Amino acid sequence: MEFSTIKGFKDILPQEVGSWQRFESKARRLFDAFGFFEIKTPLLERTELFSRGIGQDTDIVSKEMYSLTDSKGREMTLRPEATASVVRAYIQHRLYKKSPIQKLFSIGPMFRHERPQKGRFRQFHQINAELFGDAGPKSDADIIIMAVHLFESMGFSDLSLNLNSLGCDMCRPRFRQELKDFLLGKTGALCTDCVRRAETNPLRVFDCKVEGCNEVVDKAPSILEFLCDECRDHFEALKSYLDASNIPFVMNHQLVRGLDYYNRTTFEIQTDRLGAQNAVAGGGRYDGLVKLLGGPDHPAIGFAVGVERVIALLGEEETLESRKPDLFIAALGEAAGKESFVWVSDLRKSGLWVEMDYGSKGLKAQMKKAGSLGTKKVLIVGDDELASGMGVLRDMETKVQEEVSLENIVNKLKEALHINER
RNA sequence: GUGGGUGUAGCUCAGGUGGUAGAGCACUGGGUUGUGGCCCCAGUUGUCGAGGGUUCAAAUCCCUUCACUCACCCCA
Repeated sequence: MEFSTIKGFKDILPQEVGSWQRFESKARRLFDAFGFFEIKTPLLERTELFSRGIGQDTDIVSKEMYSLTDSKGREMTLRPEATASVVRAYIQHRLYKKSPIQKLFSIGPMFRHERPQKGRFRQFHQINAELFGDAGPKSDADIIIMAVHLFESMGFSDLSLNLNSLGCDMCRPRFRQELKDFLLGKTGALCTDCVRRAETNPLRVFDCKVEGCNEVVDKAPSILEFLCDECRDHFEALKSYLDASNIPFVMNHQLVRGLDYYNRTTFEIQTDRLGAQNAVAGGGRYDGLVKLLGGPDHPAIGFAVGVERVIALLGEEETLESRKPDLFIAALGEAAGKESFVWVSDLRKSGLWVEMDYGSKGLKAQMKKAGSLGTKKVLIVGDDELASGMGVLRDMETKVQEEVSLENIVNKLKEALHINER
């Protein structure tokens, strides 16, 4: 039988790896400038880390985790998100003792057993950033600005930053109750899912896309009107920092996020070019999570970027692989073929990309191959040239050919081609 | 888990009312002996997603199944 990837898992083929690397290196450079350090955590963790961290009642934990039992009966889970793991590492290694503020980022695959569709896979990749140890709104602004810069650096201009505040343990319960009462008074206009949600998790109704529900939701009370003074001040300060930094944003009081750990600031960077999946990045503050997972009572805020979604937004021309060999050696005859073979590996050792044909094709075929590879220069050596000590170097763009002495040819080519690089 | 759409050469796709397969691109060779991208000519490639059924005959009709895909749900 022929094997293929399992559902929701994808090969990332050579022609698209280039865009992945470009995006990652842009992110790394930007994170460096913001003082973030990379951390790598395991793909497999104790299931309880996620069920406690993300929340037992969330969709992720209740139905989307890849869980398994090891030979000693312990429950393990392939990470469905990164934050819980990073928080675990923060606590386990007492990172907060090294410095009161820790700024970390990580890059890697996540696993969620959902039905795949456009922009949604079972194994997908995230770039995550987390800032621990500061509760002030400047940190919120920092994190958000960093995310915005990341997308700007990739040349996206049609994304929108959505902002909301979910309040805190002091003010959210009151809003929740208010919203619940409001929704239960309108059950006739809601879809059956939302009638259920009104009871179990009223904030989720904001996510519903059914038209009737949208109308109801538009008239629903806004969390922003229920924020306590502290939360309101915090949020207003954040907005003023964003304004001062010329970061445009839209208020979206319907932006609720599916992980229980969020409080106060939440945000999403959205696109309308990805079908039903409109978030390319999302995050928020999670001041209670470190303590919840057994650590000190330290505040934190972070975000995650969906790498596949970013790549999908890239235009075709940006995705195409465009590496071209520096040199092609077209050898004719056995002696020239052997000599050239040695030159090729010498040149490669110096970092140049050099190709030749290992068969014994005619010159025409070799030129054709050099042409289709997009090679910049071709060195032609037949047994004649070998005897006379003079080879032919052709520039494929200008079609200009010059005679070159084959003496010390490798060093001469290294010099010429490396200079060409710069 | 629930719907809709699609499954034919490596890729993109044609194949009204059933008669065992084509085009473009790609690839290989050639257009006289050692020179690419254009053009011209020739050639290679398929268990027509899989299994079963109807029929003298099915890629084409029926059933089953699988895969992919989009949407619900949820999120990055």
